[in-house]
Amino acid sequence: MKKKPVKERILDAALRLFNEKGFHGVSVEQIVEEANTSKGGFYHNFKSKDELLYQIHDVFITHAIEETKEAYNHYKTPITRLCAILDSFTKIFALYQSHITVFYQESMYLSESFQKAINLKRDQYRHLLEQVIREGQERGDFRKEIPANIVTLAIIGMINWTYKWFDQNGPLSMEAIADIFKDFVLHALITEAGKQEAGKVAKSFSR
Amino acid sequence: MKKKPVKERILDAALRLFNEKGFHGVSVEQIVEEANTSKGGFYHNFKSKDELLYQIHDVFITHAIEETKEAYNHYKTPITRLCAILDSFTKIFALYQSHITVFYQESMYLSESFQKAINLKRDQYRHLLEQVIREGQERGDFRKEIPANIVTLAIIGMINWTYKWFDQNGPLSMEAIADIFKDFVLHALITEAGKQEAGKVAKSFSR
DNA sequence: TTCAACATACCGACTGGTCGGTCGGTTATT
DNA sequence: AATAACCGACCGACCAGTCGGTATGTTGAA
Repeated sequence: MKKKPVKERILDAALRLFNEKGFHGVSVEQIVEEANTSKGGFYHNFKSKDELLYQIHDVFITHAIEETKEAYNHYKTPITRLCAILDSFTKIFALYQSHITVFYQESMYLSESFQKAINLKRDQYRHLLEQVIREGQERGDFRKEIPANIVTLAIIGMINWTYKWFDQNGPLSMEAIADIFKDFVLHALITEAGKQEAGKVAKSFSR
Repeated sequence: MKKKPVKERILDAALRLFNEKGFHGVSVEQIVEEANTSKGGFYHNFKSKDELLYQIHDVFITHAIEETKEAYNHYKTPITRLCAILDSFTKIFALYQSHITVFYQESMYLSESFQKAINLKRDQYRHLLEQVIREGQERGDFRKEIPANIVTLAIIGMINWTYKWFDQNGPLSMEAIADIFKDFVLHALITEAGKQEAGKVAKSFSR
């Protein structure tokens, strides 16, 4: 039953430990012990402790971009796209909460080149959402008074912050929270003209 | 001109360095060098590196609570209070961006007792905002469909996240961003009944 | 089929260096 | 004189990363 490859065991153990004690609160020794392997096994699979951190980051952000693109392509109007993105967003956050905690707490300690790679993907992700907002404004669904880039950052902040307080065993599921967020954001953004569609859409989305 | 007390010099230096390289990226040696003092001077003023981190945290959060309480007491309706809180919030964030960066990145490394003290103040702060939302809902100014506690967390997340992207030298001032946030949040929350007041208030707030 | 040559995966004692914290001593203040 | 403020050499613990080694395939020529 212990047939998982070492690399995967290390990633799992590291994630668990980093999430609990932080990157600097965990030594490579502790990781390899938890993963039932050795220093040698570790450095055979990873160039450095940094690279391990980077890989943890990458798993999650890559997935997030993938999902968001899919949400974008699957729907055709700004309102539905926005809702779909918010849904996929929150879903990912429920799934990868540990990754994200590590991601945001520790990414500043990564080396320059790793940081660049990460930031590139973060930007990619942000632009996807921003584009949806912008298209919605052009189409007249979303209010033009508020600049798309700031709205984007506001939404991202709102969702990202959940990693600080969301409790998997709490009274509210992530889907329920997503519904609230969608309601909140749509009311903040939508124009009179967009209201009919939003009304229709809300039902199919917030089931 | 170099007559600042050592303790203050240490706090300043530490803040600058932590903000740049993170708590674990800076040694006590580096701090005392930057502050033009010595290890002895440091440990005469602080029990440990941890306590230094704690004090940096505390300065900011204490100020934030103070300001928020004042905003609450100075205004008498939920809408004006909410706007005032958002204003003070963002003002504090512009002023203490370094503190906040350190605050959120590193607080997990504090010892249990320090963490408790910090969390207590965070909660205090959150409850202030939540109460305003709740009062607004009871008074019929804010929509009741969305739970006050989640809305509170959404707003806090939105604002807190600015520490990640706000650029002091960027094109938008913090006041401008606060105006956008107020617009965003009010549109998300307000009922038909609340609209007249919001309209009036918006002018005095978003100057 | 066999075995030698090579490659990959993994092991764990060890090292070089760092860093938080101490302590005996010195200087400034009251 | 007495106390508080400050100095800086030093200590012990810790820790990322190394390195010489083993063990387990994998290939391919005889």
